[in-house]
Amino acid sequence: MSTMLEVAKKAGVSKATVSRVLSGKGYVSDATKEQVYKAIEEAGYRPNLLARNLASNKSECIGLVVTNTLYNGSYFSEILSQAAKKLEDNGRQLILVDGKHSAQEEREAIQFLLDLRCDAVIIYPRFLSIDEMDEIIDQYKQPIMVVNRKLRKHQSHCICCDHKGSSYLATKHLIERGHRDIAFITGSMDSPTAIERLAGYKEALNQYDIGINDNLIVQGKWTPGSGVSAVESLYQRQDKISAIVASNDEMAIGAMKKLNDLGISVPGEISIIGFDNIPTAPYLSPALSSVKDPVSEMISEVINRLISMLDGGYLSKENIFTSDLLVRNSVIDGPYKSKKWVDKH
Amino acid sequence: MSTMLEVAKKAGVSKATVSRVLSGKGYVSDATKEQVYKAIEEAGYRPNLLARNLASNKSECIGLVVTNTLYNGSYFSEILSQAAKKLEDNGRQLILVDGKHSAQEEREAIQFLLDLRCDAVIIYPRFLSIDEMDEIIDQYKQPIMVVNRKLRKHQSHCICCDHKGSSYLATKHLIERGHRDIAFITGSMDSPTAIERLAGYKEALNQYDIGINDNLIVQGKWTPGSGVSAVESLYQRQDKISAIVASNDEMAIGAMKKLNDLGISVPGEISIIGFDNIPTAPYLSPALSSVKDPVSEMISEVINRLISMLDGGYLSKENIFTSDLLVRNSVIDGPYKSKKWVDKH
DNA sequence: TTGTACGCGTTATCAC
DNA sequence: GTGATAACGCGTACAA
Repeated sequence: MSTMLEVAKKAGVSKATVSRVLSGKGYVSDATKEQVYKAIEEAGYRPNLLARNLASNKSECIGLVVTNTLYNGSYFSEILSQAAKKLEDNGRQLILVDGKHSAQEEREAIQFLLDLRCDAVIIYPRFLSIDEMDEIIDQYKQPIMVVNRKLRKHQSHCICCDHKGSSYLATKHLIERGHRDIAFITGSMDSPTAIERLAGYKEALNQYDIGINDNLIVQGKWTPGSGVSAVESLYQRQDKISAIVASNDEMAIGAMKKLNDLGISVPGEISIIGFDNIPTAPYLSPALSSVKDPVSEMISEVINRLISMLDGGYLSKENIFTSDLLVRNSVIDGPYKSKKWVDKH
Repeated sequence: MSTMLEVAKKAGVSKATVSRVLSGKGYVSDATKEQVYKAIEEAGYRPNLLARNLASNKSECIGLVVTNTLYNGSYFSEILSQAAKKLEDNGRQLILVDGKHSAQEEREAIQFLLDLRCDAVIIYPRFLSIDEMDEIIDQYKQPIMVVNRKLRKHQSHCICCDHKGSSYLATKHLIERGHRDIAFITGSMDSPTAIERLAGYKEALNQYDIGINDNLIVQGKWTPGSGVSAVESLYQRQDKISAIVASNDEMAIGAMKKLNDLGISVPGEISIIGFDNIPTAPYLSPALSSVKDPVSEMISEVINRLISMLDGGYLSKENIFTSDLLVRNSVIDGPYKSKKWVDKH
């Protein structure tokens, strides 16, 4: 790996001049410019980013932390592809690192990115509590953005959407179509999103004076397999059911599969609705309906703002957002072809 | 951000001592160790990775380049989760950067990682030709591993599987169950994988003396939507069909959906088989069968070897693999419940 | 066991 | 326009 010094010698100039040519800052005569370019070519020179970033204290790259337990889901793909697309027009690099599976490891991932002098870090948290994140934001000079959690202190550092609201809408939608015996499959209950979605379901039932039957609520773990298990539990409990709200599409698919195996037609006898609207979901209808989670809009928004501030040169952790929290409503996305409902068993 | 020097002063020692404590190399008395740790704590000190890596010329991290056009697929999740899991026990960081959508950008992504002094770079190429990659490997001192392409020159730097073979098996499987009118939906034909899968299909037909009917071969683009379009084309052509081989699961799902809409039962009237075995695929059977792509095994294998050589301290681009190319057979993964086949229309 | 001093490859601030 | 030279924060012989 040749260095700048070697290039400088080859071109018969000083390091400083080579640096000027590369950065475009400062005056260099066209003649020497020419020579420097030639020398760079000949030497096969590549600037050492470590040295550059160390000296300049920036990096032109943005870090993203996501837990690898989320890598399986289509949800994750959405986050990543959105972030990458947004950033690529901007000449900045997106660096993803693994948040692994504990709060401690998530914190380390953030620090790693910070230690690498990323211009900013975006985290889609899975284990860190909002208080811990508030604390981390306090600790560091660099801007840290949190997606999908409402922080207590640094409200301008987070962006999230209304999971409770969208779950409420989904449930309400079913109720208005005549369903009253609606089961609910939760996500992993250590996730705020899972809790919010459950709350939305309950709120809708309450509003329509439908009693909450705990037998109709089963715990899932976000995976298709846990959707299968959930339907098994429901089936054993023998309660009447005409519709199922699954806390994500993966579980909805698992539930659908199990109902099929039990000889129960979907959506003929039981309607299912999921969340997140994974790419293949639309192709599974009419069996499955899905509520779109605006995750891509959130990521998109975060990056837009981050970029505009970085480019504007006035990024600091104090003024990331002028507005406070951004909440978007979710949208019901699939057609509900089945209006009838029947007793189970 | 406090520096090592500040910590040293606070602890009343020199930088070197602090460095020794941190690295564990060299002798330090327990007493001073104690003081240093205390000072680190007090100062909230974090080592600057840029400086550390610059000085030591390593980074304890491994780079991965994948094109963001692949981020949507479940295939990508598989790659990433596998890589992350493998690396996490090892204390090394995985850094993902976007290969975007051209050979040039893929090359830049590799260079970026190299310039960041990653210990090794793994690329899952989409645009770079094998010759270009051979050339890049020549150019740099650091080890670069290529997944899913068979290189011409540096065969020890790549790992791939037998896409043609698995496609052959899938087709043969259908033939042996009595199918003769088998349609094929290709992937994007600028992808070697797509070409190989098509070749496997053709080989199976040839071997059983079934003529290749170009009307039964339609081009897809890996997406569910293109699976829908493909079935539309097939339907219009009015040829007899009893089974469809789709070059991936996403397209198989799209195809399934379209057949449903046309009132054609799957797999009652037409069997479908896909590839890659995405996480939700098993839950879509018996409608859909899928051939597992051993991508996770490939990634796993690459990382295993990389790690053992990094830890062994004898990693160089000359001796990455002792064995040459690693090819694994793919496995038929889903049950084929339907054995009957009928005419279409 | 600990400290000194130099090197890593840049950027940036001066003079010239 | 261009060239020294001091940072940047850390590793590491070598000396003490």
